[in-house]
Amino acid sequence: MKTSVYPSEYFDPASTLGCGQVFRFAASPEGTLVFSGARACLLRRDERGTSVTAEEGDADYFFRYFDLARDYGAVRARICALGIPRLSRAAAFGRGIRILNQEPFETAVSFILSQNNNIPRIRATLFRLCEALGEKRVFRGCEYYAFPSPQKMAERDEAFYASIGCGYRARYLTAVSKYAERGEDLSGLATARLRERLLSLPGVGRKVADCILLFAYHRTDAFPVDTWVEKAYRELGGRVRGREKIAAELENRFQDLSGYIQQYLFYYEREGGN
DNA sequence: TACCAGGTCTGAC
DNA sequence: GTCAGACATGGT
Repeated sequence: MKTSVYPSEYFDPASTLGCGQVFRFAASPEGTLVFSGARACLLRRDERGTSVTAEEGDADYFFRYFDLARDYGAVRARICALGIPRLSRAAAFGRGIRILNQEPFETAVSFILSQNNNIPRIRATLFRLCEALGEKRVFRGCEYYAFPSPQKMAERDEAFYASIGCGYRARYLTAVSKYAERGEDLSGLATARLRERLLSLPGVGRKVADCILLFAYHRTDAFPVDTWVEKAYRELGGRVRGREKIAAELENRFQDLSGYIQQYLFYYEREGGN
């Protein structure tokens, strides 16, 4: 087991996990357990800073997962330099957020389930999915279930996914699992090309594609537009109609800061910071 | 009872 | 190309 400690100012467990980019985590007596694929780690904040504890062999994985090589102070400084008060406030409020590098398949399944759904129910459904199809594991005395492989998921039919509460999204999951089973590596594609590929999957529209781009492939030039972002956009005086066009406008304006701004804004809007 | 939740798809105009 | 409805489900 290995523990690494980082300054908490730009790495806060509550905001990083609470900003809606990830669904599989759970409180434990020691802190918060975070699950990714088949792995688990313990996240904890105290007077020394924020610590990540993982199996020796998973330390590098979680270093990348939490994007710990990046200077988020510099990201925040660039956003504040734009001189837009609401964005500066949002970036200050959510300064402890880090954009995660999650597994693409798990991220795709999670955000396909997210459509027209609420976060508590998305989480509950994902936990049921893992419990039904994932391998049982133990981390620091706690049992958990790995996220199932595409192969494992492709074995099941729509009726199964409906039975665990996926609703009408069941048919999307069977199709996406079969696609992912091929194991194609898309990480080398440019953002626009990669988005095209994601959009070709059933149940993946612009918003879900952009979430996968941002949270799995770290494409911070993507700006997912949902109900909250659209609301903030209007309040900031935006006039364009239609989420896809709003996304295009915001991405054009904020370039590689898009994804960071989106997360700060989303968290700020939802947590009632304004 | 309605309406909403990190939307997407389909079928009119 | 644009737009309204439908879509499963659980919470308020």
